[in-house]
Amino acid sequence: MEQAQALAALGALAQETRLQLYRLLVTVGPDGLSAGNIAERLGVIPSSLSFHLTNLVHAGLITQRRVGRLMVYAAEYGTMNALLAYLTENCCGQGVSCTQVFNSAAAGSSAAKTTAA
Amino acid sequence: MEQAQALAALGALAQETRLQLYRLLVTVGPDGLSAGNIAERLGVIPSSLSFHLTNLVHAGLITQRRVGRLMVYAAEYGTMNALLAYLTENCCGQGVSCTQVFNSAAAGSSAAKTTAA
DNA sequence: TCGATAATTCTATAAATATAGAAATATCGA
DNA sequence: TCGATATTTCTATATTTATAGAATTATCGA
Repeated sequence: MEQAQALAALGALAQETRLQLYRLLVTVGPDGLSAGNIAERLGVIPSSLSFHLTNLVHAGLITQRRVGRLMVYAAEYGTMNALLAYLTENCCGQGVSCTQVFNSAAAGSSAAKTTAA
Repeated sequence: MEQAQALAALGALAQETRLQLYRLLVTVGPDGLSAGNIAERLGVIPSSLSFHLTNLVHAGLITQRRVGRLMVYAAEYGTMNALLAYLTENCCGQGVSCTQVFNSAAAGSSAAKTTAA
């Protein structure tokens, strides 16, 4: 991931409505939710929701697809993976004691970054 | 981690100077760097750097300590861990196939190219 | 085709955030 | 104590971002 993409993703998530929205879609999974459904759950007015959805789509954090007259949004996990990697890259000058520092953060499991000493 | 803390951390990282600054400190490790050293490396004027350092400290992403007349800043890994966990929580309605989706992102392995369907 | 539903785009205003120069504070060494 | 160094705080301005109402676009079903 490049800096510009990371900034876009972080900027997208750094706003209350969008953070709630993203986390909602992460919980829901690949099926996603329609804009109307999201608006109802979060209590956001349509034009405002659309503004935030567009922001998240541009940042690559969610995807958009049309289903009839519904627009359905779903979390794009790959982008978050890349962002997490970017934020924790080269911890402590690579491969010292920090190999474990940023592990087990994601889904409760530990990812190994070989090279210990 | 609570929403307010997550928003503070994300907002802190969603700015070019601060993102570069944070990543620099992550690479350097626990010893940290002085404000002057950081200013020189990033090419930021003192008052502006101070503004951004304060923001990162308030977000809990870096720590501050005085060493003589230097102010030394270092990455606070625990906060990033908590943030990563918050962002990937309850993926796909807990415990389905998505338990692995957000793994191996942290330590920077290029092996994970997760494309969620 | 028409009316209804779903959602977006447009526009103006409001609010939050960043920038940089000048002044202030803290520490050091002579 | 004094001058120099390191850094922060203050202040005003510039920039970016968010809000919400009104108008527009797209799809569906009769």
